[in-house]
Amino acid sequence: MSEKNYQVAELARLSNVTVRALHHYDTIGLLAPSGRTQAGYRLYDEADLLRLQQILIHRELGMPLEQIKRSLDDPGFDQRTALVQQREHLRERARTTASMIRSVDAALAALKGDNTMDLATIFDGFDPKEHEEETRARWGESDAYKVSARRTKSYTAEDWQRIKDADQEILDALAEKLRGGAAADDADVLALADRHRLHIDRWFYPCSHAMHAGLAEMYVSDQRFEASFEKRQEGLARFLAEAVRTNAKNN
Amino acid sequence: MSEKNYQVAELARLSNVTVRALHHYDTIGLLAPSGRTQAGYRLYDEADLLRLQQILIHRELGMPLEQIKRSLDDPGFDQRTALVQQREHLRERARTTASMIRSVDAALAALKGDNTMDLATIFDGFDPKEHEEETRARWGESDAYKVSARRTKSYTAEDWQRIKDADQEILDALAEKLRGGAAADDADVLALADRHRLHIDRWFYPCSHAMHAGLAEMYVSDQRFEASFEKRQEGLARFLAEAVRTNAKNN
DNA sequence: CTTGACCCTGACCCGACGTCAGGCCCTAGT
DNA sequence: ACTAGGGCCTGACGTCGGGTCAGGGTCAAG
Repeated sequence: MSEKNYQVAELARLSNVTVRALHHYDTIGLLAPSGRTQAGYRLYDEADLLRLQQILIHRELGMPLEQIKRSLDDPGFDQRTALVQQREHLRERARTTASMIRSVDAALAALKGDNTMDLATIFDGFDPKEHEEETRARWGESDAYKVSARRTKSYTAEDWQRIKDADQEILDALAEKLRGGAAADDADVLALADRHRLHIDRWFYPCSHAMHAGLAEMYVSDQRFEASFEKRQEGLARFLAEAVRTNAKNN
Repeated sequence: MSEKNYQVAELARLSNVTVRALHHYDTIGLLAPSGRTQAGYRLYDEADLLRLQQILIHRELGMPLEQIKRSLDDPGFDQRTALVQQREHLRERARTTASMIRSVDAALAALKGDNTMDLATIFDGFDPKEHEEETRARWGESDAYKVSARRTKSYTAEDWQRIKDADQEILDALAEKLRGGAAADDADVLALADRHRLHIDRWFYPCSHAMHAGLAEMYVSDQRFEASFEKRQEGLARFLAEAVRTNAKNN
C-alpha cells in the first residue's frame, strides 16, 4: 500500500483535467478527495485516481456528470462490467469515426467532380442514433435518462433510494419465485411483472405493456442489464423477460 | 440545378441537429438560411446542406462555433484542404480512441489481480496533447486560438477584417518581391518578415523572433498553411520561412 | 372557418466549467 | 522575523451551446 497522496495540481497534470474541473467535481460530489490537510488542501489517493479515470471515460463518451455519479455510486455498480461496457462504447465510437471518415471521403469525391452523390447521404456518419437498437440501451439503466429527464431531475437522493429499494423488492420477490420453481406464467409472477411495469411507469416514464415488452427484450439482449440481473439470481433476466412478455400479451 | 429547398424541421431530420440548434446557428451567423418565405419561414438550399456538414464535422471535433464560422467565412478557405485536414483529425481521433481502449484494457487487467500496473499510466488515452507537435498546428490558422483567446475575443468583425487586410498586404508585398526575383535575405524582404512578426505580436500574442521562427517552420511543414500560402504565390511559404529564419538570426 | 401541424421571435434556464477576486499556507532567502 | 513566490482555498460571476417554454402567426385539409 504505497498510499501516495496527490495535490490538486499534481492530479490535474497527471489526468489532463484542469484544477477548476477537479474543484467542480468535488462541489457536485462526483469526486471528493479522500483527504484534506489541516490547511484544507485537497489530497487525492490512488483510489481517487481510479475513480477519476472512470469519470473521464464516461465523460468522454458524453454522459452527463450527474449520471456518471449515479452509476459510480450505485452499490450494484460493478467496475468490471462497467469497463467492459465502456470498451464497447469506445468500439462503437471507433466505428462512427470510421464512418465519418467515409462521409468526408464522399464529400471529397463530390468536390472532385463526380457530383453524382446523393446529398442526403452526406450526413451519414453523424447520426448518433444510427444503430437504434444499440443506442436504446446505451446508457444502461438510464434508458430513463432522456425519456424521463424532466421527471427524474427533481428527485432527491432519498427519492432515488426509495425507488431503488422498491425495485429491489420486486426483483427479490421474483428471484424467490424463480428459486421456488414457479413458472413464468404463474399468476403471482405475472402480478410481479406488472408491478415492475407500474414502478417504471410511476417513477420514470409512461410505460405501456408494449414498451415494457421492449424493455424486457433489452434485459436479455444487453449484457450490462443481463449481468446486473444474473448477479442477483441466475436465470432472472430471462425469467423476468418471459413473465413480462406473457403479461404484455394478456393485456 | 434541382434547387430543392428545405424547411428547418426537414433539415433537422436530415442532419440530426435540433431545430433550436439551427435557429442558434442562424442567430450567431454561422448558418444563415439562403432564403425565407414571405411568412418568414427559413428556407435552406443544398449549399446550406454542405455548409452544415462542414459545421458538423468541425463541431464534432470540438471546435468552437465562433472558430468554425471564421474558418468557413475566410475567403482563403479551401473546402478541399479543409476536408483533407478534417480527415486527418478524424484519423487522430481514431488513434486516441484506440489508445483509450488500450487504457481501459489496462484497467481491466489491473482489476483482474495483476496489480503490477503503474497507476500513472491509466490516463494514457486521455491526453489530447499527446502528440505535441501535431497538436500545435491543430486548428490551422488559429494557432492563435488558445494562446490569444483572451485578446482576440474582444475583436469585432471589422477588427478582423482590418487585421486580415493588413496581413494580406504584407504577404502581397512579399509575393511581389519573390516574383521580382529578390533573395530571402534582401533587406526589404527581411523588413517585411519583421513586419509580419510585429503584426502577429500586436494582434495575437507576444511573438519573439524565436517563436516567429517556430511559426515559420510550421508554415512549410503543415499542409494547410503551406497550401494557403502557395495559393497566393508559388514558393511563398518557403520564401517567407527562409526570410523569417534569417531575420530571427539577425536579432 | 376551424383544427392541427408547422413556423416565428423573445426570454429565461442549464451543465460544465473558465475566470477573476480576496485571502490563507508554506517553504526559501535575507 | 519577515517577506516573496508559489500553491491552495472559497465565493461569485461569465461563457458556450444549446433546451425549454410562452405568445403568436401560417397554412393545407376537411
